[in-house]
Order: sequence, then C-alpha cells, then structure tokens
Amino acid sequence: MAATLKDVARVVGIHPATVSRALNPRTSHLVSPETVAKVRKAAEALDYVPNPMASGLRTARSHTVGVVIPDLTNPLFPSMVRGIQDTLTRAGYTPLLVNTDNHPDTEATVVGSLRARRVDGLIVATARREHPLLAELGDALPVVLVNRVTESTALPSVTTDEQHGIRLAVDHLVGLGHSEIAHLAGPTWSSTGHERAQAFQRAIRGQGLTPAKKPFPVTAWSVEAAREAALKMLRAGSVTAVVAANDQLALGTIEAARHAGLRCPRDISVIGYNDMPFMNLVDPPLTTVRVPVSDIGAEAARLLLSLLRDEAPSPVKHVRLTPELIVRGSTAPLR
Amino acid sequence: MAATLKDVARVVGIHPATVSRALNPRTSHLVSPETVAKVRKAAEALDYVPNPMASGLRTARSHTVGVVIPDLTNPLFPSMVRGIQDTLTRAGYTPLLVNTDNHPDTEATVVGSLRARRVDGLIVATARREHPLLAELGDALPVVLVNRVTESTALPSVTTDEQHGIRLAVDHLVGLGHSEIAHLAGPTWSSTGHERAQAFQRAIRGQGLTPAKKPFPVTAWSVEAAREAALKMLRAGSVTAVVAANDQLALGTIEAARHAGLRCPRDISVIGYNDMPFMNLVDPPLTTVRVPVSDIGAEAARLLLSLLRDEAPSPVKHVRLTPELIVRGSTAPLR
DNA sequence: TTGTAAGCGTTATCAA
DNA sequence: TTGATAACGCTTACAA
Repeated sequence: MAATLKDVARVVGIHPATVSRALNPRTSHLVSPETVAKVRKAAEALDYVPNPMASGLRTARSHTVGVVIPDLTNPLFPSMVRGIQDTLTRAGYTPLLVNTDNHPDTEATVVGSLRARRVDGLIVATARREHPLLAELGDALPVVLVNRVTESTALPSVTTDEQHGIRLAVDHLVGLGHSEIAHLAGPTWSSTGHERAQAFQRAIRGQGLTPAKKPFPVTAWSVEAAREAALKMLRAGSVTAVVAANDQLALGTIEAARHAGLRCPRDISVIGYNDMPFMNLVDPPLTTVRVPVSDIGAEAARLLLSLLRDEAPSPVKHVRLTPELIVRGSTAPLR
Repeated sequence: MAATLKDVARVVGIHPATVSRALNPRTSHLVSPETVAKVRKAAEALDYVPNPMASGLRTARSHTVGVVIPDLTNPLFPSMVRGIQDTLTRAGYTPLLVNTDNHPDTEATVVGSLRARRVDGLIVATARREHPLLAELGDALPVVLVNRVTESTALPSVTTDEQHGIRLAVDHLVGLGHSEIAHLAGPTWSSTGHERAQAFQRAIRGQGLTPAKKPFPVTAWSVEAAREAALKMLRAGSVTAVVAANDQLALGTIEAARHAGLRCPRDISVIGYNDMPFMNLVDPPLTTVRVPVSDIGAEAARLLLSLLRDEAPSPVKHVRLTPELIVRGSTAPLR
C-alpha cells in the first residue's frame, strides 16, 4: 500500500540509500542537486511518507515524547498540554499523553508504558517534592519538569514565580484594608503547595502583619477537600480574607464561607491561583493569580527539544515565568 | 541498554524465535510450558520490554490510534479524551491526540501526520455534515466518529440522542409555563447543531406550540458568537425562554440577556447542552442537558477496538447514548 | 556523488 | 516443540 524508499528508488532509477540521503535534510547535501530534485518529485508523486517504525528501529529514536500529567480533566492542564503539543509537533515530535491521577502506582505503570514505547524524553507535571522515581528517570533519558518540581534541583524545570504571585495576592488584599488574612494551603507534598505557603508567610511578614492562622494544608487539590479545611479554618478565628493555593481551593473556600453564613466578597474576600477557564463566570467572579499555562507548556517543550538535540549535556536549566493578578469580584475592601 | 529477544534467548539457551513465541500470548501455546516459564523468568530478570518499533515494522501494526478533536481546551473534550485514553490503554493501544481547531486545512495536516505515524485506526470528533476527507479515510483504515457525525452513515459512530435531550429541555420549559421559546442553534455544518435545531422544532410542535423564532444559527460554538446572535434574537421579539445548542451558547445568551437588561432566570430562562465542568458554579447555575461525555469516549474506543480486532468487516454500527436534564438555577417558572 | 551491505528487533514461514 | 532464515523499511559506514 504505502510507498517505500525502494519504490521511489525504482521510479528514479537509483539506489534506495541515495533516496534516503536525498530526502533527509541532514544528508541531502551529500547528493547532487539534480538527483535531490528528481527524488523529491518522485516521492511526492508516490506520496511517499517515511515509516517512523523503520527509521526509529534503525536510529533508536522514536521522535516521541511522553507527557505525564495528573489528570486531563483538571482544567489547569488542557492549555498546558496544548502548549506542549503545538510546540512538539511543530518540531516533528509526537506527544504521548498519560494521566497518573496523582497515584504513584499508576504513575509507575504509565511511565513504564511510555518507556516501553521508547519515548525520547519526558515532560512531567506530576512531580512531588520527594520523588525517587523522577531522579532515576532523569538518569535514563531527558526529563523536564513543569509546574511542579522536586526538592532536588537536578532536573530542568519550567515553573512560575510563586513568590511573586502570592505577593501580588497579599498586597492586593492589604491594599483593600485587610489584615486578618489566612492561607488555605495546598498539599505539602507538592512544590506548589509548599512554596505558596512559604511565600504567603513571607509576604504577610513583608507587610508587617502576622498570618491570621497557621497555613491550613489541604490533602488534595480539590473543591471538596477545600470545603472541609476552609470550614475549620473559618471556625478557628476571625478572618476577613483568604489566599487559596489554587482556584479549586478558592471555590471550596467560597462554598464553605457561604455554608458558614458569610458572603463573598461582602464578608470575606477570597483569591485563587491559576485562573482556570470560567473563573470569570463563577459566582462571584474569582480574583486570582493568572499563570501563563500555555506558555509554560510551550517553554517546557522547547527546553526538552533543546535537550534532545544537544549532543553534549548542557547545564541544568530552570525557567521561571511571571504570573499576574487578575482582579475580579471575589475581593472587596474591608468593611 | 534495553534487553532484546536475543538477550533473553542467550540467557535461557534457546533461539530468539522461541522466546518470541513464548512471550506472545497468541503463540505461547506452541511452546512447551516449561520453556515458557523459563523464558518468562529470564525476561523478567532482564526486564525485557518488547520494542514496538521492531514488532510494528514486522507486523505493520503500530498499536496506535489517532484521536482527532477540535480543541483540547474546549471543556467538552478532556473528559471524552480520558474515556478514550483509559479504554485504549487498557487494551494495549496508545492514543495519539491531535487538534484541528475546526480548521479543515489543519485537519488535513494533522490527520496526515497520524497516517505518517501509521496509526491503526482513528477516532474522530471533528466530523462536519459534509466531510469528503472522512469518507476517503474510512476506506483506508478503521474510523469511528464520536459526538458529531457526517450526513452519510457509512462510518460507525457514537453519539447521544439529541432528539431526546432537546425534548427534555423543551418539556422542562413548557412545564414551567413558558410558551415563547426560542432556539439558539449551533453551526449548521455540524450534525449536533443541525439535529438539535430539528429536534427543537419537533419538540415544540409536539407541545402544540410554534417556535418563537426561526432557529438562529450561530457561526461558531463560542460564547462570543453566541452573544451577538442572542442579542439579535432577543431584539427580534418577545422570548421568555431559550434552548441553546450547547453550554457556551447558553452562557453567551445569558450575557446578551444581561446586556439587554433582562435577568436570568427572572426575566428569561436559559438551558444549555453538555453540562461542561463548572456549569454548576456559574452565575446563575446553568440548567443543561448532561451528555455522558466520558462514556461516549469509552464507547467509541471500544467500538474501534472491536473493528481493529475483527478480521471480517462487521456491519457499520451506530451507538447512541441517552442524555439527561440537569435542572439548576437558569430556568424558572414564567412570571 | 552514488552504490553496497549490514543491521536495528521482531515475527512468520518452513523445516527439522 | 523448536530452530533457521528471511523480511519488514530504514540508515550508515565503507567502498567505489
């Protein structure tokens, strides 16, 4: 069915090896311009498409990249994945997408399947601060971390400036007159949860305040987990504003507040993090720290591509992008 | 680095071909149980993993399936993709995900790249009612349509019962006392847009009513496109309720209504379609027809897998799942 | 500048 | 039940 190098060679009347050389940009300069032209034409006519299994077998490169995320249905990831996809495919690489559901066993399984597929590299959005598997993996093939990182900085990464993002949030609230500000922290096993919590403490102290509460870490990045934790937090003492570690937690906080008879933003201001889709349409529209999710993905893909191309091992690179504050209706001046 | 059949063979002291037979479930019965056991153990010890490029080259099957969607960042798709992914990977197939952005040229390109990768089959969520490319494609490899279909029923598909979904919506509004009900229709090139519009007419007549307006077809499935169209529609005459062809259009309708000084649901009731994530949290919470998106994906994957396994061409199958109405705050009794 | 030939890791066929 | 062999389609020394 599909034409092969041999078919093209037969048509042009030359050897398949020459056709291969002519068609491969990296070797076509070894072939006379005339034959290159003839080969191109014949290839076009037969609509020859190189068989990646054959070339991959020969070269031991699949031109395939594994993309490991927690869960595609988490609205944070579709944009990130598109950033990755678009960049990788433009470079001739095919992304293979897998979900771990934040489950180490599942992760081991799906990463195993990616390695079985002989991916050339990995983009990983599931890093935990302690993550033995990743260190191992990084020795075996190029790995780039996105969004979350490990405690060790041995692996290249693309993240955002959590410190800056949280400071924007805190400063905004202080500007509105709030001083009883609490943080609903993300899971501590996650670098984002951890760093945002630390950044919160620093930002609050930077404002000459003391945190209204110790950070309340939540066990999962979910609305449900947030509802419970927020309820406890609100009961624990007077709070007029909450910086939640992400948008889901913010939504959970708002629900908890409502449950406790508080109205947002009248009685309590809430800020999220990420600016997921539709956060402008929820009730109330969510003030949040916008992370350039698609850019993060694109940047991670670029970083991995550079690793895949370089022969010599380059120094480990960490890219940080800057988030911005999006002010909407869930924050208001202190009454 | 990675162990090969030859390595395993050397350890066991037998021929690679026998190792291959022993390890392949479909041929292991040809090998004595003892050697199978020995081979399994050795393979385990060396952690041998078959090279899919090699076997793919030999068998001309990549164990790979192309998944063609309009845009992953459209919240309708992540769930559907997960349904597909989970089902395919459980069966040993790797999904290759591509986006067309609803652009025929892009579609041709990305489908080309999938065929270059030698996918064994295709799951396509981008069907237009007239879609020459798809007919062609269906002759070349197994294709399953999902969510949207072509005018021709030549290709197997997994969809939902639009007729039923729309009737649920209309009946709900009629039950609330509405009789001036309009339909904000989706693009007519899309089977979902077309069928929902037809279903609307039928449901309205089934209630002994006449449609408040001719269906207003929108040019794209977007909030923005909906805003404009809805504004015209609302200006064109008295309407107390709108059945929008999907959730984005419903959101646009609500915005348009607000812009026109109408409040939802007080002055106008609006129903969406699909029940995307967060539609319970928007303002007002959206009454909508819930489509079992993840199941659709899983079902499509199953259907394709059966096609991939069957030698004999089976009759073209069309699977229809049933949607349900989710009543929330965007609909209210006529005042 | 082109041809030759070997080999990447499998599996299918044939023979033993 | 197992072994030998060839072939899938491509790339790459090496030779010419």
